[in-house]
Amino acid sequence: MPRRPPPLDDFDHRLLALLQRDATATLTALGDAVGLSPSAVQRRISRYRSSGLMRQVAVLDPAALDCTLAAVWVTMERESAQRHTAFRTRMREAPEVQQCYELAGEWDYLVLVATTGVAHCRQVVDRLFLDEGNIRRYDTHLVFDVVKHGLELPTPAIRAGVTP
Amino acid sequence: MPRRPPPLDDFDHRLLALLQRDATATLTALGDAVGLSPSAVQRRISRYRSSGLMRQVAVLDPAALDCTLAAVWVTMERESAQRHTAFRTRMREAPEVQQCYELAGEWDYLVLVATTGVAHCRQVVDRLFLDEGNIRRYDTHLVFDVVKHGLELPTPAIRAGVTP
DNA sequence: TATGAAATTCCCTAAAC
DNA sequence: GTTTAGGGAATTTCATA
Repeated sequence: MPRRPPPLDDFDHRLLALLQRDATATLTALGDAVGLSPSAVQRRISRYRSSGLMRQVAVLDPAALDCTLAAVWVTMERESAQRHTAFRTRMREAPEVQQCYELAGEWDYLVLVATTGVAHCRQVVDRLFLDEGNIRRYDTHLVFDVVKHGLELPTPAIRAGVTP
Repeated sequence: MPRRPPPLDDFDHRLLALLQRDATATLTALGDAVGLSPSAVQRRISRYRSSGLMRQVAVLDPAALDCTLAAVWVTMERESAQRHTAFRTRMREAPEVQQCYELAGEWDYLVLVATTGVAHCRQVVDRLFLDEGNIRRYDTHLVFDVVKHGLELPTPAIRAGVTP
C-alpha cells in the first residue's frame, strides 16, 4: 500500500543518510545517532517503507561473483511516445537490466546490464536492442572494472557531512 | 574483517537472489523459501557479510527526493597507470559519485553523479572533470527520468527464474 | 500529531548435538 | 546442518505535550 511520501525534516534526512550506508543498524543505534527514541525511529522507518520512499536490499560485490557488466547507450528511431513506453517496459521486465535512465541530448537512454559472462551479455544485448525496429543506434561498452558501486542519493545531511 | 569469499552452492545463490530483492526478510522466511533452518541461513548470511560479498543498504527513490542525476563518460589524456589511480581515488572519495566503471573502448570511464539540482551538478562535474589536467574529454548527460533502478546481480538462481 | 517509556512478541545469535 | 535456549531487538500500547 504505497502512500504518498510525507515531507521530510532534519531527522529524516539524517536517518536516511545513515540507512543508505548501513541498513543493519539497530533502532537504538540510529536513535542515539540522531537524538530520537527507538520508537520514533521505528515509526519514521515504517513510514519510509510504506510510502515507497525506501526499500532495503542486499548489494553484492560484482568482483566476487565475477559477473560481466556492460553500459549501453541507445538512441530511438523516432520520437514516438508509444515506442518509448514499450521500450521502457521491456527494460523494466528484463532481469539482466540493472538500471535504465532516460537522458538529455544525443543519446536517449543509458542502460546498465549485468550478465554472467560475455557470451550471455552479447545474447542479452542482441535480444534487447538489435532485434528491435525502433532503435536507431546503440553502443555497447563492456565494463573492465568497477571503481565505485552504490545508489546513495544526496540528502541535506550528507551535504552537511555526516560521513564518518 | 573481510575474509576471502568461499565458493557458493545452490542454497547461497537462492538466498542471495532473495536478499537482493528484500533484505528485511526474516531468517525463518528465508529458510522456508530455500529449505534450510534459520540457523543455517544465519551462518551463511554472516559469512556473506564478513567476507565482504554482501552489504545491506537502504535504496531511496530518486523521484521522491527530486535529485538530479547525470551520467558522464570520460576519456583520460594518457594511458598512465598513476593518473588512473589518482582519478579512481577521486571518484571513490567524492560523495556525489554514485558509481564509476572503467570501460572497454573509446571511453575510459562511465561515472554516475547524484546531486541536489542542476546547479550543484554543474559545480560537481566541473570540480571532478574540468579542473583536472589528465582528462582529455568528457560528456555530461543529464538524466531526464529513471526507468529502472537497482544493483541486482545475476545468480544461477535468478537465471533459473526465482522471480515472483 | 508525534513523542518517549514500558511491555510484549518475535527474531537473531550462539550454544550444543 | 538441525535443535535448543538465551539475550536482544522490533513492534505495540499507552500516557503525554
